[in-house]
Amino acid sequence: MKHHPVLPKERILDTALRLFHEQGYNTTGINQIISEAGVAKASLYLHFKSKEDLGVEYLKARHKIWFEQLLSFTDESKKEKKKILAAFDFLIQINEKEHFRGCSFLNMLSEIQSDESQLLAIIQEYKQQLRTFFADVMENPKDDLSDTVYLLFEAAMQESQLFKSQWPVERAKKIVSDLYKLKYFK
Amino acid sequence: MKHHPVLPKERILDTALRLFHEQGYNTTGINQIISEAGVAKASLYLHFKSKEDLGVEYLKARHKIWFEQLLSFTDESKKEKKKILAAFDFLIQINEKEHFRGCSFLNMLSEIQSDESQLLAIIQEYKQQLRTFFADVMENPKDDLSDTVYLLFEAAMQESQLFKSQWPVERAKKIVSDLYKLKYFK
DNA sequence: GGTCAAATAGACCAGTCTGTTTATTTATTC
DNA sequence: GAATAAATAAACAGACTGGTCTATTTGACC
Repeated sequence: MKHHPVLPKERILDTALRLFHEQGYNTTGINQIISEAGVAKASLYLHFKSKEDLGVEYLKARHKIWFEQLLSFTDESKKEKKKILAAFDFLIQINEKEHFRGCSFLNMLSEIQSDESQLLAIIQEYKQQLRTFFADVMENPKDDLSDTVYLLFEAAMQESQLFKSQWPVERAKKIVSDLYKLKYFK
Repeated sequence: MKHHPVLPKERILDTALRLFHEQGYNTTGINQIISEAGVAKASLYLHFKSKEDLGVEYLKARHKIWFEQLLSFTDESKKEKKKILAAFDFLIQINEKEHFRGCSFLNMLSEIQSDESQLLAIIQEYKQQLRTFFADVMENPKDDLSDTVYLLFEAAMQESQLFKSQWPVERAKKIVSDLYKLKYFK
């Protein structure tokens, strides 16, 4: 096997990563995925037991990629304020790159029923990690303060998807910056 | 006609209002709508020319109901700060009533493609109205200040849907309240 | 009672959906 | 070269999709 540079399983996941994010989970059919991945349908069901299972792997992979990018992007800044503001710059960059498709996790959330608990639990876990990221960066451990940043960050992502524009991110970043000047986070 | 207390067209829209919000737009089929509305399929296509058309009417109706409720809920408070905080209480109430299904408009946004411009334009218009609502309530006309509230409000709605909990709303409300104490909005 | 529009049930269409199965080919390893 | 596993194409199932159409019934008004 594997004269092909990328294995079928990987090609499937890569394609799902792209299509689920670009078009949404329900809108994207299994047939489009296998066709664009250049893979047989039986191969998909060899590596993933169902579409929902592929959805789970999609969220896991997306989380890994997204979080690693965030960490490496913010790692350059050492001081708290700069690090926080860098997170918003990361958002601007990813909006640009992905044409304002917003957050994979929140998009998925809108598509699932409350009782599809597997997917919901994963989404909640990953968002909690983002929340913890901000809390860890900030020196003052009060939840109110780190959640101010977390909520503004989440809103920035959502609203830039909505308006297909960077203004919500720029605005949120400026608000956070102003709050630092006001010593709100001390 | 009309021995029935509610007209077919109205029953269809009422049912769509419920099902699209509870289950999502793509997940909800035309057949479920007509079945639960107790209406013939031909009747649906007599009053609405397509599912997307029904989707448009759904957004319009939802906007009307939601906004009227917000206005009547916040109307009792006369002072700026109380009015703003009342908006968050409204969110708590609607979360309770609708079991944390979040914002109809943002949920729809996640399901559509960027080029389904009719739906996107409507969603943008309604969110812009909400943004204007906060700007109008607040005395200091600086955009940064009213958008701080708008963004926190939006995040509160989204995150309470995500975590199926009121804490994001309570948290956002407290943050806004603290910012008033800090004279951030002056 | 006659007229007309609104609403009905339900068959039907052409596609799409996820998922299964079969039979064949490909590539690796011993 | 034989054995083994991975991947393939393609047919197939069964359910569901949005939408059209026909033939019939209902109810209101004159």
